[in-house]
Amino acid sequence: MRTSCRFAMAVHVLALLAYKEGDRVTSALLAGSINTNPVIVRRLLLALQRAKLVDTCKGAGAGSRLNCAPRRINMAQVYRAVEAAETFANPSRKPNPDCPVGQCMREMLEEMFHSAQRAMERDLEKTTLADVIEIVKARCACAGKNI
Amino acid sequence: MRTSCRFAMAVHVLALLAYKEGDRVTSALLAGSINTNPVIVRRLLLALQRAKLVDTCKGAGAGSRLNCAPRRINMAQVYRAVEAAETFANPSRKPNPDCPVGQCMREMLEEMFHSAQRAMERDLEKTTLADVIEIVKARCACAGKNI
DNA sequence: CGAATATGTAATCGTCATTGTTACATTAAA
DNA sequence: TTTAATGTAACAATGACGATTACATATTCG
Repeated sequence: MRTSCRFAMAVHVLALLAYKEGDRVTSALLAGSINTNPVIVRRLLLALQRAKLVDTCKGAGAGSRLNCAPRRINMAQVYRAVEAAETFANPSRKPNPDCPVGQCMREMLEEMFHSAQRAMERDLEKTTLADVIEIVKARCACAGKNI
Repeated sequence: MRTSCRFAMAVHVLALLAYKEGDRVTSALLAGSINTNPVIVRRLLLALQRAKLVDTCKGAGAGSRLNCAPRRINMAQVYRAVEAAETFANPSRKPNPDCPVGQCMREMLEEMFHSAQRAMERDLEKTTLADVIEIVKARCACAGKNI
């Protein structure tokens, strides 16, 4: 299974916003930190806005900030905000209609996929953005530094 | 997150082999059923061979068959046999070295990814190939038909 | 032995998703 | 009104994957 890195980038963005609690941060600054292009960050922020996780303003002196306390944002919310709805995939071509196994296979697989993905999301739910910040602070000697 | 459909195809292949219990089946026949190219199936079979789930012979009259009882093959084994080791991805570019958050973020994310993926695989473990066959047989009116 | 059959594997093409980039209209603050 | 920022379109570059062709290799069977 291949994956995008949108989820990793989104967590990074949210962690930065949590650091700057309250202050609005520009996409340019966020992009500088995760070493990508501001447009990539803005596209991520659009998804996070839709999920009501961040609050973004346009105009001079504007930018984004968290929309909830870090304790109330969990990783499953972030995952669902920025990743495709379906993690697994069935083949694009339909199975041979003459084969009895192929016909039922797809829907059975769909159910199995959903179950596995729910299990994954339940695990992600256990970690909040506050946990992430705490771990990062504990591990980096640079806890108090500015970004 | 985007995904390949190797897992879905592999389950389909194994279900077909379970149907033909004992008999060797050619990649051409399997490919005909899932409506793809024999080479795609052979590449899948190579992965399933490495995982000791199937037994393949070359030469005239040869082909593949299951290497264990369907009851002893679970979906997590199949997943691990045919999918990439890492489901989640970190960005290809390294974070900005001047940003304290970015430095610890990667390893923290790696751990979170592993945990989520383990949760997903634990869920897949609950379903065996025998379960798959049973469900398919129950749902398709065509239980006894040849393939 | 030789013909037939099937796998293993390399090479290549087309498609698609994703990231990166530039450009610009729009919006809001100073 | 100037300045600074987002929203968004357009497009290139990259990379992964499925599909396909071709062929060497191995194995069975007559």
